[in-house]
Amino acid sequence: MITHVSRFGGTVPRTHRCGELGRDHIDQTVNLTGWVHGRRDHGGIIFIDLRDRQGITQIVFDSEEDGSCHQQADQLRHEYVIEIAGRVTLRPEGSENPHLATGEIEVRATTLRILNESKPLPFSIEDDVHTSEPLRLKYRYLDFRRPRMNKLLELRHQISFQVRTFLHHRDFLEIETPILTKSTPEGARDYLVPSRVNPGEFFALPQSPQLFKQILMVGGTDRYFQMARCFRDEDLRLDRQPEFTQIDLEMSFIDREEVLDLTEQMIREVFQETKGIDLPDPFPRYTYHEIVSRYGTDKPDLRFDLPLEDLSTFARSSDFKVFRHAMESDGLVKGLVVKGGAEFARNRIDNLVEEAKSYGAKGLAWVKIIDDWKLDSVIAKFLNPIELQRALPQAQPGDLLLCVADKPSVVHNVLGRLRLHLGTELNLINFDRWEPLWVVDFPMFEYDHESKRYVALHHPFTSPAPQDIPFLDSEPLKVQAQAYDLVLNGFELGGGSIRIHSAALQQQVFDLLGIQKEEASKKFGFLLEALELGAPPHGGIALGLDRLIMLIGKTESIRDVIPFPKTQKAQCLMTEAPSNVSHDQLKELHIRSTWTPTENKPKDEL
RNA sequence: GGGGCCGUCGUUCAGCUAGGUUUAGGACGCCAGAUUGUCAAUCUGGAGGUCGCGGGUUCAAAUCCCGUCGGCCCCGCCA
Repeated sequence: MITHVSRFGGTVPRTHRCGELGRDHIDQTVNLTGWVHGRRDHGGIIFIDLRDRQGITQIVFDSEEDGSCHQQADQLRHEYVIEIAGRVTLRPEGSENPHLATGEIEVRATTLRILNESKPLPFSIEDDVHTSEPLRLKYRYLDFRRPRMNKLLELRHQISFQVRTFLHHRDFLEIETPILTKSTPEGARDYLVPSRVNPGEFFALPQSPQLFKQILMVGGTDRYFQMARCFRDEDLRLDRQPEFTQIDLEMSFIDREEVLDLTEQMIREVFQETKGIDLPDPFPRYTYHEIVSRYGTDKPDLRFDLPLEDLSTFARSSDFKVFRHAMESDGLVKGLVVKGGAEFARNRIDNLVEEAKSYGAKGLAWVKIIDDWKLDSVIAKFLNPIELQRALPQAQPGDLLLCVADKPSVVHNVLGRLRLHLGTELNLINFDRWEPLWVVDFPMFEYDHESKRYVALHHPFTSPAPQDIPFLDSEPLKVQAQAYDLVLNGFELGGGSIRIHSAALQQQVFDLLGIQKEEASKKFGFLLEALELGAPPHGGIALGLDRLIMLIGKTESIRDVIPFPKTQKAQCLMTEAPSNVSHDQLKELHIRSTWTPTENKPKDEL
């Protein structure tokens, strides 16, 4: 083999990576490349921790062994990029480093080449040195040098790879769908892209490849998947970014069971292969109605219990006007029993009341259950302790009861959030637990009082349960959808449905949603036509890849697992996107900005 | 659009709610020197700050007030 030394700026090929050397390599001459992670200068001897993606190896520059090389090493600083050649030796007895994978050996350098220098960094590469997120985002490449972030990038790859392998072995085809596509009504705000060639017209970035994957099914593709980038122009949260990745899949000639079964297998395999975690088989399954009435939300965190207790019967016969009134106007009364909560100080309870109000409750009734089931509460005189005890068989003296009386949606929303709040505040969550679950039997529609129309709970292409189709016209709110959600530890991991494959039924659902024939044909004409040209029954699911990695990687935010995420204001701190464009660029696109920069004035002057 | 927390040398944190003792301090990093077995190396010395920005109160503001910008968490929005 000829070694090319004349390559421009050429480096000698490295023979090993910094994480792999050990006892087996003793006495071998090796070439390593990497970054100077640390430097310990003892005068006659200099130690360098050389780092690459795989790990760290200690390099020794000894003045007695190689004077010129040692002298050169004096220039080395943090994060210099270097190449060394040297001999692998066992470390002297007593100087092994058990914290390092390569801690038994060291490389005694005979050649040093500085490939690049580095200015002092804006922040430390060490994992355990806290750094503000804006800095990490601005210098994302430095953030990636940190072992923790590096591991997360690797985890992301492993999970995607596992998913691809799993689906490949089950006859799925990975197929790309357009990023420049058509604006979809319903759902989130679209990101728009003006068309230069078609003045006044716009592409939209896909909120999901929903329609394309259905079209692929009509095309006989049978099984499709894609690591699909999706775009939604909505405000950000710790688990929400404007662009994110879904494991998107669709299958023909299947029923709900097959989708759930395949998805479960895939998720179980991913957890097993990446972290050796065993998830339950099968995942527990709850109906939408069950889960909302028990936990107040359709994505409950089941790592702790604290269920909502139904107090409706008790409330109806109580003397408390608020309770009775709620029951008489189609409302509900439910509560949370907080173990040991009777000891809470008044201002702690006041905080909970404020918390509840901020979630939309008119108030939060609280009752301390004290010795012998005496009740300590401002509303105690309206409540019969014996009947309350009957309504709450699992409650005991020492507990605190928190109740909300209101419309069912308010009761569930408030208590669901309060449950989460208490779970965190009282440290009820066991962070070693994994609690996946399916939510099934969603209602097909909700009535939106503001716009005075029915809206799809899932999306307008979801098939109603066959036995409910006759009720579509008469009682739409009773119709159940063939939709399902996968929830893990309180996060919605994904959702899907069996789709409508009949053009007539699709039209009927559009009618119900108030989407006019004309509008439907303009927006989804291609789908409606496809449904008339031999569309097979089909269905699928989409899983949030970023959320999945976030959970498996046990990170605090989705931003840690998205390589280049955006801030809460949807900006990229590294590239400083979005930014102004020139007038000429806009003109070419036939658009003009209506934005006029305003001077910062105090509010009362505006 | 709304609520909350945060912003102090390159980094991280203290000081702020008792306005003056601060010439704004510690640790890490940086620079120079010493140092042959360290791995958070050590020792000596040194440099380094528009206290996010603007305005106000005051004899005096990092500290109090108002506004504003930015980051994070949440509501709305979003599946």
